[in-house]
Amino acid sequence: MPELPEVETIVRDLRPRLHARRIAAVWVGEKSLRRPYDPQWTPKLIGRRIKSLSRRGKWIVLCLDKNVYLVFHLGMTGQLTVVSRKEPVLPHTHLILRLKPFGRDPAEEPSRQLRFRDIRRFGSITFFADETKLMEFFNQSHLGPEPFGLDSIYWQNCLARTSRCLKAVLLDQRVLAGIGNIYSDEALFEARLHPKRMGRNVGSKEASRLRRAILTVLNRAIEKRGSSIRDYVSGNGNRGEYQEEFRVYGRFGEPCPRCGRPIRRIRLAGRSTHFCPGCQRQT
DNA sequence: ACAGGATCCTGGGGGC
DNA sequence: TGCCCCCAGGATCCTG
Repeated sequence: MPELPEVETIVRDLRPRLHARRIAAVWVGEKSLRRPYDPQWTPKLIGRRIKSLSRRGKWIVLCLDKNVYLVFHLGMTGQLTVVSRKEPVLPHTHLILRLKPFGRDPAEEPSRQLRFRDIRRFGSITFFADETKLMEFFNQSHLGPEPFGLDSIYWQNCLARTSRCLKAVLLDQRVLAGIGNIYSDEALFEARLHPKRMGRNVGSKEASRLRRAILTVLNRAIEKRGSSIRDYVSGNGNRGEYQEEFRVYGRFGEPCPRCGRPIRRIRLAGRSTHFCPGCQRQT
């Protein structure tokens, strides 16, 4: 489900709601996620103060005091929200952290909870006992660089040395972290490149066009608070709006907004792939 | 090295 | 109403 813009939106929404909070209690659901929750994590979480919330690719990193971390991946249907404890707990909720204010003004506001919900359970929650372990985790999964600030030489080399098609390269988190099926299609359309084009056949001008297209699409999607097709909600529990701006994704058969030819859908890199046969030539 | 398929899950939609 | 099939924003493992 959520790709970089959705995860970024969630993190931005949740930050102020997690500010000056401490974890007072932990509730864990019965069903296991992609990685099972180890009950030994619970005592290490209780009492911890929330220091920061950040994003790395599609991963959400909750940094706590005593240098411990809780890392979330939302898979396809994951939702991470902070709500009043009075909100009904929806089905498929797998983790609830009860949060307590600390410092002066322990105001009267109802106590909040950080909730992780995931219908399909492709998501995960992982605890790290220190920063080194967290770094090891990202290194072992060979998580690539962030798209923002992507080095153009690195990007050119990634394309130049692969025979894979552009669609597969964009989806590969080891090359670039954060892009998924929606934004790969939208970026390729923006760059006017056919998803089947082989990396090494892409010239340096085209490579830099694609790099800029990725940034354009991601920035615009973040401005629109992500795309909600079905399950995605932001940290406020609200839907995004970028789905209104898709130019190819999910629009097969509809006229291309640039040239009017019908958008096509094919299967590529195991995923449904949308493109305009007029604007994105294979050559 | 890479493509393609299957797998982990639940739920929605379409066809009959 | 029910059943069956296909589809879905991700990641990972296996085969050829």
